[in-house]
Amino acid sequence: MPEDDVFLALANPIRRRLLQLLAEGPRTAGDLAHQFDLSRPAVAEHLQVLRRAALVHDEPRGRQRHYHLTAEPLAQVGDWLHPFERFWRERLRSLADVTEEDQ
Amino acid sequence: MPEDDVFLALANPIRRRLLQLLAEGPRTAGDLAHQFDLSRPAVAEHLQVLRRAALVHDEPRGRQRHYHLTAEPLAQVGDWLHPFERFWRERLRSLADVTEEDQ
DNA sequence: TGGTCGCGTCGGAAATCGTTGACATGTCGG
DNA sequence: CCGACATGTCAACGATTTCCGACGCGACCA
Repeated sequence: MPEDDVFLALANPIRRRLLQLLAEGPRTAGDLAHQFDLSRPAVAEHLQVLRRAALVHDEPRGRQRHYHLTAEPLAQVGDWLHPFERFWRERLRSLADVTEEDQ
Repeated sequence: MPEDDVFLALANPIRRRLLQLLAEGPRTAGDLAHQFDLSRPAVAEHLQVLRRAALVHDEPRGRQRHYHLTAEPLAQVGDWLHPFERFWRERLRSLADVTEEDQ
């Protein structure tokens, strides 16, 4: 079940931030590791999880490696989430109909 | 970070199936446990994780307990996922039936 | 009041996951 | 060639998760 890999990859907040960073453009492994105050192997392991879920792919350029986002597997999350949308869409519509009051 | 709780709850395939079952309507704890060939305490633990993420709420009715879906926290997943949608929407543009808005 | 039934929770065992440190591979510059 | 750099990977420890059997609590019924 490749679906499990995607949800498992998204379970970690660091991996979600990695995807958000890669959404802005490709980055090297060292640059990614420098963003978080975390050891380099730790980030490498996180990248391995993302690679196993096919959410990133790496391009060796010279002696450093550029990581790119591959967002297609995220569509599986969207597909899984879609049947649930109507549950909170109803809530948001009723809230929008009232006004923008604080709660 | 309540957001972490939601993604963590969705990381387990059994919990995702629990949410799908509850999307069809409320069910008792025993009925839910009977769906999976799994011990009842194991399912109870999964329900506790879902309760911690505020994805379900329980209604004691007599000596059994009915579980209801509370899908609002799933909107957090939708919000997180939204910025990535354009990445795979471009791939599926041939099948797209909705208008496309760019930035 | 006594006896089930439905559930939750507590202990412990097994599996999984994340982190660190040390080591191996491959690349660039002199 | 030979160091210095960027990176991946492995071994091991600790933390977390997952599962099960056993127990306790409240609700129903005779």
